[in-house]
Amino acid sequence: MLTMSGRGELGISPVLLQAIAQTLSSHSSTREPPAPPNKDNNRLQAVKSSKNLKISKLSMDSVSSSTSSGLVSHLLQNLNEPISSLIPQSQLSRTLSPSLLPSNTKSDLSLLGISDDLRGSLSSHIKNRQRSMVISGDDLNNLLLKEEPSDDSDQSPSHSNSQNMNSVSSMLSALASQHMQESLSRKNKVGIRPELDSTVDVLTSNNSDVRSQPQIIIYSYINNGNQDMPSPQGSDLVLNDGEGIPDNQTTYRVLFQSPDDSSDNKQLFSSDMNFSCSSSHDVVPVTDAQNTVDGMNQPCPVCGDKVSGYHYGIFTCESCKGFFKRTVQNKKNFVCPKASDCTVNSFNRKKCPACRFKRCLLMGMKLEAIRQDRTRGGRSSYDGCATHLKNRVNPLEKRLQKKSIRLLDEMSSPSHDSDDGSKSHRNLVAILNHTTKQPATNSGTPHIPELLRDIMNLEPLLSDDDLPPETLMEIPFPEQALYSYMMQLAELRLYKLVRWARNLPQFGAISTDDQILLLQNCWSELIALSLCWRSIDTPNQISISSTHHITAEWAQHLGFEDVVIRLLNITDNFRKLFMDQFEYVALKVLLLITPDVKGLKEPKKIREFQDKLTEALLTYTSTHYSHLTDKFGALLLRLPELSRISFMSKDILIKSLPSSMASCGLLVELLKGDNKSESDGSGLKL
DNA sequence: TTAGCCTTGAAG
DNA sequence: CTTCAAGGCTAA
Repeated sequence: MLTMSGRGELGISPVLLQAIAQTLSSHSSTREPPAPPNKDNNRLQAVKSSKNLKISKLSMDSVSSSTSSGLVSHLLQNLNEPISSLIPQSQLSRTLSPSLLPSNTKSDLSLLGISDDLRGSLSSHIKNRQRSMVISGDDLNNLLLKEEPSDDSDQSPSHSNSQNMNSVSSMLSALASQHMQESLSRKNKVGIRPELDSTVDVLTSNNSDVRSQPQIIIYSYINNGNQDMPSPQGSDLVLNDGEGIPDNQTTYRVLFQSPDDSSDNKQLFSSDMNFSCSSSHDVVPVTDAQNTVDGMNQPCPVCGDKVSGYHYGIFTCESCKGFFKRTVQNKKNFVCPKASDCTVNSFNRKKCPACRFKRCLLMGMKLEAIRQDRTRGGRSSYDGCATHLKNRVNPLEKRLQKKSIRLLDEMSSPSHDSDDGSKSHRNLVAILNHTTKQPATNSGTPHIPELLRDIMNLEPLLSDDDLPPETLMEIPFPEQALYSYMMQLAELRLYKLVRWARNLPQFGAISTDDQILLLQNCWSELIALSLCWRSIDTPNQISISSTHHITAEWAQHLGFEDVVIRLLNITDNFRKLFMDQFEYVALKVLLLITPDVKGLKEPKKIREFQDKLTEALLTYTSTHYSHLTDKFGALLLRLPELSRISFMSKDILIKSLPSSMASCGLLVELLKGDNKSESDGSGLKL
């Protein structure tokens, strides 16, 4: 399995590898057509290419010697060589089309037969998982009415075209279905927003047959100068499966959020849709810019009710404002009786205060806006208040900017935001982090240990920036494509991992032999951890890359469900612990710096490094999360499970490793190293 | 406990 | 002075 870390590190989790190997050995029986059993199956392409891969630049000796340290050693000694030069382009380009893979966040609308503006808008909204978008009547018509495949003459482009078009339509239809379900369960009392109730009531009560069909509920906006104003009740549209015809003169707001937008919705959207619509998890905190531009016109980001003003950092309704205030002032500690993923909307917001509060934080409400002394009146001075009209820079980014320009450049670039599924998690964490420092202490940013900052600065080395463009690949089976894709990702990420390790502060002072031992000891855990981090904001999915996600269901299909479930669990744990990026990078290095590895020449030196890092992490968690009393311990307690996962994965992979793979690839080299040490106890010899 | 309305008071 | 985001009050 591959893994990748939040900002873009890369990694392959052993699980994927295991799956790959499993499939390689068992595929022919499960799939019907092609592929002569053991022969140059497409499945093997990845394996083969991974072989080609390093040979281009590496000395034949290092490969042929096949000591398990060959490639690692080479990489350690050529740490600054660009990854791309190590891996032949031909190999990199052999990736598959994302459309062949199970992907819930496909955002490539380039083939969509819609206007550029609309395409851009849709793409951006979908990418950012925004809950609603304003759309013109013309564009709405395009979406709803022009989805008939134009012509089937040429297969590829128009096929994709209609596929994409159908996806848009399906997305809207699915949303409508949600409304229908909600409608039925609520006995005709339904609506995205309360003011829609009457409209929907008419439809649902007049014709029961209608309920069996999807509806699309859209409410119109009236253009009023520069501002969009919600329309009067009566002019909202309820489109019955595309029958309605939007008025070309009117602007409409399409809500990507249904009254029940969490689990049910997710299921609807995950199976056969190309879009990931908003759920309670996938929300994107409202930025100041958004706030400022149209905050008052948007529904409350927490519950969807009518916004009453700017409260505690974002525009919210009066009730969520009061709820947030009460919760913080009274130090409530709500616990969700379910899975902490309850829907929060204006109808059920009272049901689960835990999830409502979580959502408040997630959307960006600021704890520090609650005054400890309860003084009334006046203006608040926390970052984001008062300045929100002027300052359109995300406060989080502003804060990070001070800490690390370099890191910020990475984190704040649009391309990164879009391919980083953990954005909202990071924002939430940043909120908690920022607000839990003692008010009495320095007014500035809480101190971040230098060691952690140094480590953080290396994250760009693990970025996915140079991932090969995904091109269409004529592979008959998505599984094959997926495996191939994962293998390539894994290989590439392992290379980066080595380079990353080599650049770590103090790691360079360790002897190369020990470096190799350490890397061989932890590579799969590192990959698993980075996978978890990358998936931290996509509940129920393991994100193997910015475009591809694996659910437990899909994993079951592929035969590595066990590992994926474990990864999902551990990711949930990290999420609940509010693990942030600094803690994440610290954990990674802690996985690497393990003085107990057999055969180390200088375990003492490594232990010293470990002690320093442990101390830095402890300092960080205790100063930044003083209210989470044992965050440090809780984070560390997750590491054994990571080891378990990686062990499981490697074990499975090794057992099913095809012989054709046996002598190639960094991945295989590392696996062989593991195998050696596990089977004959000799560990890696240099 | 919720949520709508009221009061307060610093900033501009 | 006005604005507006805090906290307070209180009926449901």
